[in-house]
Amino acid sequence: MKTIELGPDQPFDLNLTLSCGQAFRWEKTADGWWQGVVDRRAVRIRQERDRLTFEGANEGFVRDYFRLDQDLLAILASIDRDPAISAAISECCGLRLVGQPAWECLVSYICATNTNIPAVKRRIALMAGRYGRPIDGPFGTAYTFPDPETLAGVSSADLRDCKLGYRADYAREAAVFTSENPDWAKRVADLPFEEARQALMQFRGIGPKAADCVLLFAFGFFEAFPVDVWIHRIVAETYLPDLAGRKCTPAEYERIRRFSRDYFGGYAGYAQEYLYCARGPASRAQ
DNA sequence: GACCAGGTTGATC
DNA sequence: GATCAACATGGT
Repeated sequence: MKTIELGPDQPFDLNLTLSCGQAFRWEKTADGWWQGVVDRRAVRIRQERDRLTFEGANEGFVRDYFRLDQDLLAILASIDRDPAISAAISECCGLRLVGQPAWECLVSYICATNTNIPAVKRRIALMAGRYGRPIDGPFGTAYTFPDPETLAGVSSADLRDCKLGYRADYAREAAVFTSENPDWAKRVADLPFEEARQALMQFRGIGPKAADCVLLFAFGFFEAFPVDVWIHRIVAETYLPDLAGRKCTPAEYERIRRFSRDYFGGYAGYAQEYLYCARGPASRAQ
């Protein structure tokens, strides 16, 4: 069991960070521990005030994954432009964007279109349980997210059986491509933002919204501003009232993300996640 | 049983 | 380039 003491200038809220819907493989147990699988690690972690206690990973991993060395106060100050975002910041202060493994994040957001978060978590868990590698960890046997080579060998029918529905072929195609191009993530990471975005949208099943999620949650492009139905609602009502009540067409998506990038700045993605997280406690997954 | 959910695709005008 | 139905699934 290891610990990290958070400094007073280092706000972090583990519960908000893991329950806000950015990552799909964490579960909170009844006794207050979060357990999840990241790459080949089965991690168990909890927070009591300024102390993080964890096992299954070293301190370096925990710092990197939760981006504990990122100056969150400075980031929040940079996006704090008006009372609406200010309220979201007050409500969700300590939420951090984690650094997810690219391949798992890509498939996760292929699985996350036109559906809800509990269903996405079920799909990921089913794929891991059936096609991932078993690893011994602090909470018994856990399963890694299946690597591209493995998933490329799974039939569409078997993926549908993991409740992917019509997304099964998209996931399979992504697995085939990434197993044949193992350097794809590094190539995307080295591109400028808009080009990286276009590169991700070459995957079938990855449109503008899913691409922005992967850019933000896996590649650390913090200017990415994913616009889902909730964010569309919030931004339209708060900042672009002429869009309120309308469906999010591609042109409107483009307008919202450009506005938000200009308005909130280079960490617009944090603004997006704080607005999303503060959308209402009733809809927050635990 | 309709409607919604961290949308995207392919066809059509 | 804009619009539209179809898409599998599970929750309310």
